[in-house]
Amino acid sequence: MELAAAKLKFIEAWGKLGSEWGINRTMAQVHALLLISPEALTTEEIMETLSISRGNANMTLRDLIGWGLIEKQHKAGERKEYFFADKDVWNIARQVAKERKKRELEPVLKVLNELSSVQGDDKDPEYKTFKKSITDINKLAGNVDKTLETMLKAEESWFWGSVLKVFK
Amino acid sequence: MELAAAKLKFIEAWGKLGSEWGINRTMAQVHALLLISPEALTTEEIMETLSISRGNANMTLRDLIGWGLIEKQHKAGERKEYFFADKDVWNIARQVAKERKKRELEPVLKVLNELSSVQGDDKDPEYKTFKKSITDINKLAGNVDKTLETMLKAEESWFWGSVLKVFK
DNA sequence: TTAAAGTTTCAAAAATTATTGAAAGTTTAT
DNA sequence: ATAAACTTTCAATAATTTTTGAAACTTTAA
Repeated sequence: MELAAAKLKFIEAWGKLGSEWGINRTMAQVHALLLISPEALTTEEIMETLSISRGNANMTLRDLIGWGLIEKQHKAGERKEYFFADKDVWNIARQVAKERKKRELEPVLKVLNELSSVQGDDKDPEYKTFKKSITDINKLAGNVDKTLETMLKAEESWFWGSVLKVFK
Repeated sequence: MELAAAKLKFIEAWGKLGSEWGINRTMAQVHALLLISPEALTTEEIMETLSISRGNANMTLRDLIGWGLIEKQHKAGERKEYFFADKDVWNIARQVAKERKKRELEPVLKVLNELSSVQGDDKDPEYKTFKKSITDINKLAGNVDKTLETMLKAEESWFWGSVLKVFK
């Protein structure tokens, strides 16, 4: 396969994966494009390569900055803004984990904790079933949360070394 | 908080979490409803409780069965079908991990492997950057895959015991 | 067989989400 | 102060996803 074709295929695959995981396709594609670009790119270049509008490009780039996945760069003597992606895949994974934990996991944990304190009659099957499911989900979510917390602080080699060693 | 209100809140929260993670809101809500129901429910009861149409309920229930999260039950002497959710949260997590691994992770791993074999000139920064990103993502995805694989086979207590022990 | 009870299907409609593009805004240089 | 270069905003539109509901289908019992 040609490099040019391979790049397109990667952008497409990354976009598809993103859209399956609640990240808008265009955002994932822009990220993919920047991930495989040795140089920072301008909005124009991104619009052109992915055939998207200026407005879309601008919003998407802003979101990616918000996720901590790319940064603006300026070149001496130029007005244009350039965008450059962090290429460290472990940083990317941590960044995504951090944001999704904050935006999605934590709000749910908060609700689950509230629901955990609902009182009722242990003889009532409705209450018993509710209570047990909430408690179990809460425990699992707590473990996920702790593991992500560790991941956020860890070096990649240490993290996978530790996790995979256990599973031999 | 009243049990009835708490149930609604749980259904809503579970639906929101689902929709943020690429699972249709109604499907997550039906799952939530069955998770906190001690008894199996009929299509009618589900339609009624969640205010959804028969067609939607039917399709959603079929999908949930496809995900291995609920099962049909029949009561002696009745024509109606009842639906019952597996209440074991670790089973649920494994089942979801299994399906998403198969449907989403594996196809991407396949593409990444193809892309890994693209040849090029190591002096070409375009090629070098592409190669490095693909290789790194491939390694990370491989580790995730291995960990999920272990999770699928493991008992909950063993799995979290092992993972969390490392992180003390 | 027939009809009642129940389930499934799927084209059309509704709801949601993403994208466009042009106008408004900003910054810089002269 | 003006204009050129560039960025941001957002109402309107397009695309996608979800839901509806009625017709078709299936199963069971009389």
